[in-house]
Amino acid sequence: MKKLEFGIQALPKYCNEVLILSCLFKAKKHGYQIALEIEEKSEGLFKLNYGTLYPILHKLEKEGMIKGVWKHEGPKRKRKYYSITSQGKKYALQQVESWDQFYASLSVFTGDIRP
Amino acid sequence: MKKLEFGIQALPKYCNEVLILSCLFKAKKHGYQIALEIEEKSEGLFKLNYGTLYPILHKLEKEGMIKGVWKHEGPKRKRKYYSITSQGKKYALQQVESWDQFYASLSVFTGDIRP
DNA sequence: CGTAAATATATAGAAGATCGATATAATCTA
DNA sequence: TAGATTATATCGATCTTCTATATATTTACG
Repeated sequence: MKKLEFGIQALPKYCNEVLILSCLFKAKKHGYQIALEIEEKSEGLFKLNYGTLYPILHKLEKEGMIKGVWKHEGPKRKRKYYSITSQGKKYALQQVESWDQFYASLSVFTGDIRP
Repeated sequence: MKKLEFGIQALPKYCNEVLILSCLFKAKKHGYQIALEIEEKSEGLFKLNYGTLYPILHKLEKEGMIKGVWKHEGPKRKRKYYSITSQGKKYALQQVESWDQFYASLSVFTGDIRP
């Protein structure tokens, strides 16, 4: 059986990353847009704090998974739009596979709990 | 849609709890036994550190989810066997449902990543 | 019979991540 | 023009896991 890419302690981290990266697969978006999309798409179940979102965005950018470009919109308003890189796409797909693996493994245990 | 019982940051915590509680559904076991069963049953994917396992066991006992009884085995050897309470069974089932909910919600996002 | 490996429970401190709060500021709406 | 919303960012509190360590019994092997 393939090894899990992340340990139990890193579950939230990779959950947040997958959430963010998935939002960038269809179009480039800025941080606030990503936060709204995650909340709406999950019907309020997932809610990223800005204190969580922005540091992850900066980390993913530094690692080359996403690329951010400042755009001037209006005289003083500027937004940073992020797009996913090919490396980021590969990374995201790998994380999805790890999530499947994780859930399949967890199901071996939860099967004993279900009525 | 029903609200998730745990937030993203609490994923590891509830994962570990479900893992532990599921092991006690069929028979009472002591800590070391639980750790081995989790590692074997998951084929090495899940591995609970003792520094993680024992505090959780103590917490679950304090909360009334499990009940521990010291048993003397041999002249000096004693082991603490834990059994799950009816409250613990209810709690475990609730956690399983939350995991299903969580994974279903996550799948809405991972669907955009899959090729 | 003695030593090493495995069994068994427990805790303290380090490390890492999320969360809530806060700061700052532009833009839209009534 | 005042308040709500949009938008980015960071800091410190908090919580949990992880690593390491302490302690001790029992089994296996030479």
